[in-house]
Amino acid sequence: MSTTETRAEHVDTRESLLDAAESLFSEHGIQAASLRAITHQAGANLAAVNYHFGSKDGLVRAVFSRRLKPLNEERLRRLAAIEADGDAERGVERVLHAFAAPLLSSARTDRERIRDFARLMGRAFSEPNEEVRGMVAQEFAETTDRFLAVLARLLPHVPERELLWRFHFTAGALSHTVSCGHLIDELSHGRCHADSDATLDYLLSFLAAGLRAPALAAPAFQGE
Amino acid sequence: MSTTETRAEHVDTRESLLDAAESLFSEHGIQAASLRAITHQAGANLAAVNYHFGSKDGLVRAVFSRRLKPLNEERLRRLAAIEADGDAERGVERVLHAFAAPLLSSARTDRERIRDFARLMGRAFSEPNEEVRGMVAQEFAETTDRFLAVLARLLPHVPERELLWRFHFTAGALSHTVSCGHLIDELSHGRCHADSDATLDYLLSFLAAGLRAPALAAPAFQGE
DNA sequence: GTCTATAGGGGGATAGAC
DNA sequence: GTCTATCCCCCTATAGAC
Repeated sequence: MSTTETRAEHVDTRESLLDAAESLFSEHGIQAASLRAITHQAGANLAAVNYHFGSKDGLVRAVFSRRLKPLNEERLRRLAAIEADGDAERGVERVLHAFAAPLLSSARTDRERIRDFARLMGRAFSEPNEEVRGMVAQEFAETTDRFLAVLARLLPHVPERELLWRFHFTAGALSHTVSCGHLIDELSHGRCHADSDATLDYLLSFLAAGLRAPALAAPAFQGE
Repeated sequence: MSTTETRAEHVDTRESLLDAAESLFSEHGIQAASLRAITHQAGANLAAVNYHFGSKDGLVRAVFSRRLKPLNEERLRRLAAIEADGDAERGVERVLHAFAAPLLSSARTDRERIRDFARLMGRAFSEPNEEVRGMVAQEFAETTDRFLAVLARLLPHVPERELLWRFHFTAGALSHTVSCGHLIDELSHGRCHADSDATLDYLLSFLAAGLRAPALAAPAFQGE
């Protein structure tokens, strides 16, 4: 058995740990998922987490950072492609698609591939763990700024502050859809299914209408 | 010291425990809030939780059930008042107000009074603890049915399935607004504030437009 | 790099005095 | 009803052999 072969056999212990953590964090919550359960599911030893990530917190950070940067890069790549097209029809829908599709793909295989992380992301903004929340919010901030700039051009009738709120609501609807799939099954008495192919279309038309709504008449220049 | 006086002094140990639990669950998450911290904040003894609620799970259930029924009764009371008015102007906005205002009141004092519970409710649908999720979803189901029936009359152009999805997105935007207040402060670079008096107005106009949007052209009769 | 073994702490629950 | 004291479990982290 050569050194290379030996290494090859163990190259993805780290990845296995990340996969197991992602899955168990998604299912039980970050706090409730123990390192014992994670290392067991990864087929690794309890001490492996501390060796590779230093601590449970280190593992948590790694689980998020592995996916966050690619997610937001994909969003920005799609946004740039739309901008390059000039202001075509249905600009708002296309921008929303660029934002939501990477988390809520309409291709079933993609959806399953990212399901655990998507559920985790949906809860990340309300995560009690401050470090996680801060990390996600920071990564999210850059993307938000870019999307807001494009939406502001497409929706010149919406004052800046109101657009910020509308984008906040947009993020909320997406988060909820991504992390509370089960709920639609229940509250529709089985008439809707979380993993329906039409979910993304329904979501985009709903959100686009909300973003395009006339601006509020009164407020806007109170002290807030 | 009479028996009555003695009782009077201790009548609200139970309530103190519920208040402390609500506050600490909201701040740290259910799993992360320990009975030791809760009883300490309540000025009660560690054993008090087991005496009054049987277990931590019992306490969790009590924290939710104390507020859930009044919340949904208030929503239904407001909904009934709207229906009694006949189909006046801005019906969708008024229905949404009946749904959202009890959790996201525009009166600052009310908001502070229910803030902890609202944050808890916002996370409840994605709560990893199955029992909590089930309990909240069940209580929520009856309210949902009533609101959906009224919305269906106000929005006859929206097919049933699409309306279910739109209500799901509505619940998501509300949940997020209620549990992730901090986020709007950050991603707006300080230009918006979570506890702004205008939040409810912004939310209602956004959601009403989404609910009123034209129905999707294509799907609707696929196998889903 | 990976393992075993264990330290060290905190958790929920309960028995029994008052 | 409320307290103290304690049981027993599971957790994370680490030391040290391999």
